[in-house]
Amino acid sequence: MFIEIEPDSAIPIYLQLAQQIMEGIAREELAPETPLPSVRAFAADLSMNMHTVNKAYHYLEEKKMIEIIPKKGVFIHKDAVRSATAEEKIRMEEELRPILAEALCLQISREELAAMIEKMVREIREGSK
Amino acid sequence: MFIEIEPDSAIPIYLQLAQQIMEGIAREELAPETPLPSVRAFAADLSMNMHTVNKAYHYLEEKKMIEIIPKKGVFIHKDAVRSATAEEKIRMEEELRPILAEALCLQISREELAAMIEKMVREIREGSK
DNA sequence: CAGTTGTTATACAAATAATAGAACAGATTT
DNA sequence: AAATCTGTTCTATTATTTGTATAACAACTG
Repeated sequence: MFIEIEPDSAIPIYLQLAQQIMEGIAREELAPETPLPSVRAFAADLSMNMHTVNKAYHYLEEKKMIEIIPKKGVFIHKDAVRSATAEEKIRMEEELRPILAEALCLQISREELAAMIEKMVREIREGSK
Repeated sequence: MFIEIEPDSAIPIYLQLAQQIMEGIAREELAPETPLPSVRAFAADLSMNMHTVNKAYHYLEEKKMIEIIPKKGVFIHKDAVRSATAEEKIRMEEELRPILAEALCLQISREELAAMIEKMVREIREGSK
């Protein structure tokens, strides 16, 4: 799994890490039950602090995307790929909202928006940047 | 224009304000050239600090959604409703990316995603929460 | 002239982000 | 059994972001 962190991004590095792991799950490169590196090993590999990796892990655990088993290790959640709950859909809608408001101002048509989404889904699936 | 700020939200209040103004533009309640309240008046109205409103204004100015004319006032940008540039589309795609990764994990179908988008667009257009 | 405008400067408090080192207790490996 | 590895917890420090607070400036408006 290739992780690429941009230190100067406006997005905190713990979030970048969490998002890229989630992309790995989405593209099924990281299947359920797959073990993730230990916080120390991952931190060393990515040249960051153990606590930063730990924060990314707990962010993903909160989203039920990974399972943290103390003293054992961290694994992709058994139900990482699942049907969204009503609550999860509402949260997603709220995240979409400001982006859609901007899209309306910028006169992005439904067709073009659909095309942008297809493009990004393809990139996630391919693991390309 | 009704603005509702949630002080305990994870989203900074200056961003909440900026996003709700952008929604007002998207729903054409705030037409180009329309004046916005002064930083002081708006801050008093929303019970927040002048600098916080100022920060929201500059965020929107950066996005070319409003025009700040020193010593005169703040107005909805003449071209607030316009065709997106290539750069603007790329930024929007990058914002969509982590949401789509989660949507893939949560097995949101293209049809359901389209329905969610239609729902949020409708809510923005209606100005409902 | 008085009031309003966005701007700038300084200051402060709180929260967040990131790093650092150490220790703990349970699991695994040798 | 000993050594190693695991996530956890604790304390600490630094830097940045967020939000509030005052004050003053210069230009525009009534």
